[in-house]
Amino acid sequence: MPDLSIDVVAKAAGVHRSTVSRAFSRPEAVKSETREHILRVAEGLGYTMSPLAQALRRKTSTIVPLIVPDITNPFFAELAKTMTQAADERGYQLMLCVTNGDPAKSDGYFTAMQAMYAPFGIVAPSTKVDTEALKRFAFGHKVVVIDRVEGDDSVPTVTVDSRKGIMLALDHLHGLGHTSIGYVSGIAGTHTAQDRMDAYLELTAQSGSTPVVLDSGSDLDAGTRGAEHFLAMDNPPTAIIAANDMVAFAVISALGRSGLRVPEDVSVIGFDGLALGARFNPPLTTVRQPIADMGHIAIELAEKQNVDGSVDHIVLEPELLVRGSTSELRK
Amino acid sequence: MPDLSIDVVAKAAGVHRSTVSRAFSRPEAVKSETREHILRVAEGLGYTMSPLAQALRRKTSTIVPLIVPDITNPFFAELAKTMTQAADERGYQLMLCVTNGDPAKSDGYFTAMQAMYAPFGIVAPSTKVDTEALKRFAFGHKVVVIDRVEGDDSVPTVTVDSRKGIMLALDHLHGLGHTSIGYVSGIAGTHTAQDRMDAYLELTAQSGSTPVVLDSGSDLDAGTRGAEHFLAMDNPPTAIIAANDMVAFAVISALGRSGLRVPEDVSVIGFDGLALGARFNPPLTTVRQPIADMGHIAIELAEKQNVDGSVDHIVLEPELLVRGSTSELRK
DNA sequence: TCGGTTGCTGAGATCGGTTGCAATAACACT
DNA sequence: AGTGTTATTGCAACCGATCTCAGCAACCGA
Repeated sequence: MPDLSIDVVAKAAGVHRSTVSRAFSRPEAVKSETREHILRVAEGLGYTMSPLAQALRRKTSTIVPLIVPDITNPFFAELAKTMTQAADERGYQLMLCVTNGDPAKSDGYFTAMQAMYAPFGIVAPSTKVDTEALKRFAFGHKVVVIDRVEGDDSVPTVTVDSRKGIMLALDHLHGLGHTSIGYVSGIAGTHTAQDRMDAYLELTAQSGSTPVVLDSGSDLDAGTRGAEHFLAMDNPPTAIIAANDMVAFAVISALGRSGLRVPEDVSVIGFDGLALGARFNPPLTTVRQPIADMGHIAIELAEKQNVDGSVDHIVLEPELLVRGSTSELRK
Repeated sequence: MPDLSIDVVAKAAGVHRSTVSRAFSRPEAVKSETREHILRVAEGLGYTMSPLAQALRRKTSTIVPLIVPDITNPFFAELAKTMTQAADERGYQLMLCVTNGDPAKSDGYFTAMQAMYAPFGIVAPSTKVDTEALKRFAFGHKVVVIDRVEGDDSVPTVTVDSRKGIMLALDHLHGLGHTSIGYVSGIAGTHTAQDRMDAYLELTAQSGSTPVVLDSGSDLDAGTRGAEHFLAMDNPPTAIIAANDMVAFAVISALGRSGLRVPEDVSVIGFDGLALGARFNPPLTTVRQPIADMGHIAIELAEKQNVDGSVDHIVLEPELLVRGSTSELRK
């Protein structure tokens, strides 16, 4: 394969390199006959432009990093899936970066991406993001965060309304006759996680019941510990809200190992709306986040910021997804 | 941030650009004092080399595509996780490419990666890979496949011993007293999927029982259909082998919805060893694939092929992981 | 017919490195 | 001292595009 560069196409088409360049990158600047001729020749040669060379010269590439703590967590996997697609549709290539919760890695990715002239990046954090730290990196000025951030409006964000989501869960459970409802926090140490918990605390108090936080940890074992706590109680709640689906899975699994059945003995509701939940045993009732929308919106916000400089904060609406892990209270 | 190029470092260090280049890329070619001086100056300026410019000139980059059909499938997610790490350790950056099972997309990724001068790529296919098609792309000569390939030894592969895995599952179930054991195929249309099924058929016949294939589909609903088939049988098997963990989840979920309990009423064993399985209800007994090893080995094979031209076919050993979804047969 | 646009295309510098080759210095040996 | 290495470093072309500037032709109105 004789290396195909812009010059060989130019020669083959009998024009100058710069004309070929324009034919591809700025079509309106070339007489249409010329352009079509060039494109035809290029096509015939099987030529495509080198994204590397373009990026080097233009100082901006089409590769967009998505930084997630753990791709093994289905929430991030679903996010990654929709984002690859959203990116693709707009001509970007998504580069998946997995930090395993290590902020140092995340910094490393930032500088690497900056060196690659990434036009912007998306971060799905596992901790409350420090916008100051973010902005110490030049690249930090061009990221959108999939979480709420505190005190600083200069970073675009996408989130779903945590309070609304918890309210949905609570209302659903109340409707089924449950009045004593426990809560298990979980996994991420994000603002979103905090918000969900706060909403639970506040809304429960408002309805006159006393909140029962079964576990407030933020690691993978929160579900298991929450279940243990539940089992050790004299007067346990009749329903449990899990901060996210993964935790709900763990709770149900741990409960099951101790002989308790869901939803017969306890109702459990999750938060996320993972596709996986539909194949759980029992299928998980949950509050759905519009993950696909989040992905698309994240990219839009990033692009918008890049052109306008505008910084938006989008809050999406969650939605109740009733499946099989909750049922009417029975005495 | 005044653009940091090799020239500003050179000026600051009082040497020529090429010396700076060597100090970084070919340390032994520079007097050690000079090198240390340059490195110190660079460090002080916060300079790092542009991977883009390097790739352009060297005609080889450090970005490695991992092509998977669906990142939402935890098997591929775990693979992606270990591979990002394995890649990282060797100085590559993994670029995740999701095809959604569309071979055309996969072709597109190939040419894109070739344009990016990727040194090689890893493919985890969702269908039997056609090595001929693979090699129509120049890039096809530099890919390692995470599946068996047929009739063509020119492509490095990593797989686990399917027959051994099925044997492990069968032996485990036999040991628990089960003699009538069904099988649900699932999801991927790969050689591996085929091999597992063939092994089941063959080994079952060998042990004198008659195979019961509950579903042989290769889509996400195989588990559900398999369970339906099971429920409709007059004399259903007492245990089920699922071709992979995701299918096992679906089977158990569907069985559960019909009031059947696992493992009390039916034993179910999966194949994959996903971390998720430990948090299923019940925790899933399964045949573990050494996914982490697969990731590392895939990268090693690719590198090896790149230098030697050598093509290896590595077959890894599976391992039985007994958790809670199988139990002694009771009448 | 002539100056002024306007539309296209070519020249050539540039992006940030790499690398073969030449030049110089330093050292060894006869 | 003369000559043949060998170790370092500088020079300049090159990778594959982009983009500013300039040149040229066609077209416009007076």
